[in-house]
Amino acid sequence: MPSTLEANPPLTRRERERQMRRTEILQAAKAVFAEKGYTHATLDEIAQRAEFGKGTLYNYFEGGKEDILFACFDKIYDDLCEVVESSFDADATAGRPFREVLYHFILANFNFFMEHQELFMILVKEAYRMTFSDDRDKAAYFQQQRERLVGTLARPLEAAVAAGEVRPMPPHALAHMIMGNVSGLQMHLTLGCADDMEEESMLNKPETAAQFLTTMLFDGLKANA
Amino acid sequence: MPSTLEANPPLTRRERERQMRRTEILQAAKAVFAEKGYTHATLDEIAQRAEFGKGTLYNYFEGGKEDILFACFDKIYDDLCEVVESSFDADATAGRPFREVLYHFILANFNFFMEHQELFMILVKEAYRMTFSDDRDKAAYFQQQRERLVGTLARPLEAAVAAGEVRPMPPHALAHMIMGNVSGLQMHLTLGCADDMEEESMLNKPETAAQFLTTMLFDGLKANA
DNA sequence: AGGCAAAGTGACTGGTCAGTCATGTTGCGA
DNA sequence: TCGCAACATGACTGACCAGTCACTTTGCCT
Repeated sequence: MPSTLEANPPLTRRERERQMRRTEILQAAKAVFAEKGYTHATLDEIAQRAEFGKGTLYNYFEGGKEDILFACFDKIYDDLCEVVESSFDADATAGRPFREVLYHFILANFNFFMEHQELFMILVKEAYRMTFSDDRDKAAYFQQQRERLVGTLARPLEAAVAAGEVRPMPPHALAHMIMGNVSGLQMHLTLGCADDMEEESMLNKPETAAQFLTTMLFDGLKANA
Repeated sequence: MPSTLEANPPLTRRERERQMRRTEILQAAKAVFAEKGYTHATLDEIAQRAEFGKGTLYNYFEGGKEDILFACFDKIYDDLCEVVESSFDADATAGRPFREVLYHFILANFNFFMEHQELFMILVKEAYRMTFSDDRDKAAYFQQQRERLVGTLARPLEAAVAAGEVRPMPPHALAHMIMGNVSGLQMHLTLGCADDMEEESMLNKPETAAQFLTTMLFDGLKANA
């Protein structure tokens, strides 16, 4: 048996198999979107990789190419929210200093993205562009998803502010800043940092990168007194 | 007479007019790329806005659509480097505390982007995607341009570290982080923050946003002792 | 005037792909 | 065994658009 939360409601075999096939198409699509970007990805290639005919994609995603892309995004944001939630899980973090919790959160993000670089690629290649799309619906979708993610992080931050562990600032703003910094550094990790010449950069490995970011976020630029 | 640095080398009227027309095409292109994004921008629309026939674009940009896009990027990165350089100009910053210089630098960036939102849009919509393009040349171009920008900021940071005003860290890493935070917050400013519900967010105006970012970058998350 | 080079033009071409649909194929229940 | 509904398929169509080129216009020099 696979493991966690599967088939909790009574699903017929037909329905289960249908789910499986849908997931397979999504897997293929994620890979192609990550490699080529939305525009240069073709349904023919997605279908080929998923080992289906192109027409079949339309049995699973009525809205066609765009529908498939958004299904990918739904999954990505769900996964990201889960990373946030599990990092700030009340039991695991009770009593530990905020700095340490923050470090583990940052590291969890890096590890997640390193294991799913294709997800990170899709976000970088498409989400920013879409957020500023002149199509209102798409822009709204991304603002909502981002809001959900940031909101998930803002809650524990608010608690930390209340506990006097974090500078009193609007938690949403803090959450945005932190997530932005995580993405920024992840970019380095993903690029492999071909541009860090002189030093064996500390930013090449998730652990040291997380250490750097924790220090900068928590302690700031200013030299210690 | 217009004003600064024009026509310093002996240019014939023909050559000057040619430059002018090239610039006009570029202006139109920037607007269209910013609105539609590279993929959905059409040469027909660029030509129309520039009030030229489509064929004429090829007299000025042999490489066609892509050539025009990259000419836009050249200009954008030049302008950005200039913002950095003028903010850390030795004369203007001599003797002032680093925190204050940083604030003015951040504010200068925000003001620049607010006045040229179309440039910011192009960067957000295309540069990230291109940086991870599977076309090596394009990816390399963006890494170089970014390196140039970050390098320009890294120099004064290095000096600040040497002067004991900034935590000893690799200046390149610091520069990346700072530029990343500036972009991140600029995104809010550009979006108009439709999502900041409760509060009359401090992140809606360049000055207060710059204040927030300066505090967070310089002093960090940790609550004051 | 008139001749010519430089610049401008937009209808046309060729390639690309998302989406469709008429035609198979499969497997289940009667 | 048959019949039907669900599902799979990929050749085809229509829209789109970058890039071309044969022709026109402009303006400069003699």
